[in-house]
Amino acid sequence: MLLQTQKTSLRPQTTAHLAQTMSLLELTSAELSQKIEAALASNPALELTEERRCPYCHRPTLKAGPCPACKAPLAAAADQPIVFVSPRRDFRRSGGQLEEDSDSPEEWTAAAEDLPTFVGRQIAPELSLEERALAAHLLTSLDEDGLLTVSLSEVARYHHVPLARVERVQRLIQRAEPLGVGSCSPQEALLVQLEVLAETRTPPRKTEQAIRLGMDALSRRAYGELGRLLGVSTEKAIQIADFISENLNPYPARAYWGDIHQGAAQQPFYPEPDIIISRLSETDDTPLMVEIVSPYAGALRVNTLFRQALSEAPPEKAKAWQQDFEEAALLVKCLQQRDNTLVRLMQRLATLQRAYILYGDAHIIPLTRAQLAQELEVHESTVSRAVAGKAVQLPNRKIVPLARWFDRSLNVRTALLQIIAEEEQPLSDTQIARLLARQGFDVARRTVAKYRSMEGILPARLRHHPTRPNGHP
DNA sequence: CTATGGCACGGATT
DNA sequence: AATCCGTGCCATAG
Repeated sequence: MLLQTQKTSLRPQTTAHLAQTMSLLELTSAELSQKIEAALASNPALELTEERRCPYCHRPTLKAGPCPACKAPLAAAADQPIVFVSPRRDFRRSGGQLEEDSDSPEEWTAAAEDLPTFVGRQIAPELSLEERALAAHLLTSLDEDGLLTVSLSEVARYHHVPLARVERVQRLIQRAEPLGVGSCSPQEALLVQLEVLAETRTPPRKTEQAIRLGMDALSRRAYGELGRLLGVSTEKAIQIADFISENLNPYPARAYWGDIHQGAAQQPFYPEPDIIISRLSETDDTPLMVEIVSPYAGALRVNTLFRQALSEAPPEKAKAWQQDFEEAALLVKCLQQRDNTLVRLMQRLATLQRAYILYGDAHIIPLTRAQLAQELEVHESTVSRAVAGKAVQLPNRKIVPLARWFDRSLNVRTALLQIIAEEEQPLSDTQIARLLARQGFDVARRTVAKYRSMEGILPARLRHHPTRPNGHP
């Protein structure tokens, strides 16, 4: 029982198998989608089936995901996340030019609709015939962020209608889900969202001005500058910025705006989640549902007719066909294994980081890839590959890199933000370090300084507290 | 003398 | 093997 460790991983028969599984593992669902489509196009041995099956009982089902029969008992075990693979296709739009594809067959799920259709359906009832044309024009001119690529006046001119009519339509679009789509700029999108949000909640004072005047400072996370611009303290500015990044999204079509803190370097956004997590109920003990997006999962298979034809292949083709067949079989098998690995990974991860998933950054558990690899009995490079480049959508609709789940310092940094946000007067790094230690975060003073600058927070001395007296205009 | 930022070392990650 | 990250040490600014 000593050296039995080198066994299971050898299951794959060929090195090709192993290699391909590995390379598939690190692909995001969007990339995978492309790869599969390419394979489908070039390899006649592959085919798609129409039938969908429940990932648990394998009985045919109409929708992606566990069938109702499986879901209920699963949901009973609140401590175990429900993890499954879903073929949900991405939103990827090509250039988004006109011609609404009228040939779109059945959708896999509602989410497989493309953005223009999705929005169009929401607003259609409120549109006159003429307005529909305008709406169609606008909706087909969205970029992948959900922002317009044409100007309103351009559209107005094209259709020979007054600008005001186009504006009316745009307004309808903007107020549809996702809130703010069809805006001309991130700024406008934010304003629309703020407006709608204000109907039910009260945003911090000056939030609107912050968006109107401080977009630049905001995106650079120059909170001091933002504060000056608005005539408020840096803390107040941070508060506003936090509110904005917590609740608004400058790129409506992307579920969320990268990240709250984490210097300006946090440039890339994660438009298409590879993994989608949702909660089954609003209660604290809700089971989590983890959906691993794997394009064509369950639908891709080796064409059975092709297999039969293999034996009757004309001699000159036999070799090529045989090769196609083997390639196809390999691909299908590797995909299965990839999905399987991801399921196991997410199962464990969702359990470990449940608090983080439900309650946010402050509750993340520092976790290393190596640790997880050991628990799952896979090589750590496997975990690394699986995690790299993937995006997860959390129940609150935010999209974060899966790698974030392994951030060793995130919880400390959020605690640090918290402290600074609540400080009565500027605290020095040493003092902050002490406070953190009191909360169980044992970090060096030097490290506090690093985190602070990482979050774009000025040193204590420059962090003026405006001494409240002279309120605000 | 105190608070910070720069540089570099050692361990963890990739 | 190459990189990244938390820290300690030290110089500098106030």
